[in-house]
Amino acid sequence: MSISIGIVEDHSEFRQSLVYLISSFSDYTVSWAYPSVEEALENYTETDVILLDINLPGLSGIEAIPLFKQECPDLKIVMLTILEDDYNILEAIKNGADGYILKKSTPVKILDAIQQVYDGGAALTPMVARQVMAFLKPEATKTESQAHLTPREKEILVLITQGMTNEVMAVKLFISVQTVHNHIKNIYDKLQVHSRAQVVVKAFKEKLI
Amino acid sequence: MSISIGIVEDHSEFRQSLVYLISSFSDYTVSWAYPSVEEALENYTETDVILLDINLPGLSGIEAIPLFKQECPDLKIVMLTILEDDYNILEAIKNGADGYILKKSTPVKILDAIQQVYDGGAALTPMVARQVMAFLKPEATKTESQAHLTPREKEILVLITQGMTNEVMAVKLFISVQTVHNHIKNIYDKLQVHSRAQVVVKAFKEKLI
DNA sequence: TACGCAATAGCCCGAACGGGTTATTTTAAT
DNA sequence: ATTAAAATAACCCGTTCGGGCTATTGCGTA
Repeated sequence: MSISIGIVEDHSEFRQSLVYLISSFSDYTVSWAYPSVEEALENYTETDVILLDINLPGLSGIEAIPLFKQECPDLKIVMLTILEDDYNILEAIKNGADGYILKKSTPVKILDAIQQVYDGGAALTPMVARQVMAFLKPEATKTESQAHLTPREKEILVLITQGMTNEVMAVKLFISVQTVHNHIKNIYDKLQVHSRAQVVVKAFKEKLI
Repeated sequence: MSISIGIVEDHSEFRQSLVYLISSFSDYTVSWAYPSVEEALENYTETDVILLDINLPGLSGIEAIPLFKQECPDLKIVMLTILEDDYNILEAIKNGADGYILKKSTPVKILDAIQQVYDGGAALTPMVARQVMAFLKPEATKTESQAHLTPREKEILVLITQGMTNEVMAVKLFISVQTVHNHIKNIYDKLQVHSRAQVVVKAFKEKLI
């Protein structure tokens, strides 16, 4: 089944281009395309992804993000913009946008962005990514809890919290399953737990993660 | 003039692959490649970009970031990792990394990343970008898709996060293990996970707990 | 140099888990 | 009154996990 897409973009020429571009690939289907948030919400039908212009008459794209998300929380939203300006980037992210790309992006990049957010990732242009990272730098450090875990054990602990099986970890770390098994047993000993579920709980509670 | 690149990666096979890959393009030149931060710093010569493994014997890649940056502030650093784990991402960014990509990335993506940081942008995989964005997002707006779990399912979810086995739960809830089994399977379906460890992670991240 | 620790690897075994399927009863909503 | 959803229960089957072992290699450091 193809990925369904909604579009909100007031510039009719660009809107049509998007529809045309996206429709030309069988993996993607444009379910609807409107020039305003108001019209989109009125005639709303569920889609996998929405391409949302930031500068819109009436409700802005940024204001619209939570409105669409409350219709369907799993919906992914990619913002379209002309400028990579700090303020809008931050606001869009705070409101729950999943991607932030430039209108002048190549068709390939736009389709990539759709695919990336659909796959659960985020889609940012390199410059936007840099600015997003810049916001994070002045953050305070968090409490490095004791945890007598060795580096390797910490590594494996992380993998456990990502739901991996011992075998997958073994492949990923270029070691045998038995070794993974051993590390896990050592982790259990140190944290005094007896199952993965428990170790994950502990990891979160003790902020090892 | 081509972009000069330094590499720090302890896994010799992968290091050689990188050298080979990058050298095969005239736009990029590998100036040096070492298996450890210590050796790299000892024989350091200026480059435009450094590819830096996170998990290294001795000084870790993350600890090395500021050391390289103080040699040359304009230097761009791309972290190489097998994991997209929150902690390392945040630490790397705070220490001044310009990119964060997976070792399993395709050659094209790796070269893209180099080009992007060289051009002044940041290079993040979609999943890393998502996590970086998540750090910026206030908890309040994290309206995570509070799954449609039934009361009984929520109850069992809690018990799972307390590390109980199905049998213990069954006794506690006065139902059979098979029923517990069923509820858990339904929970897995709804949360789209496949193990207790994953369900615990999800429960914490989405504040179902 | 000897000791400890981390990381690696293997073996065995039983218990627990995850996935698929079907079915009955109760409760809630329409 | 009919339907839908939730809770209950069972069966089968293969896989993974957890625990208890031993053992080798390499790296620091006392």
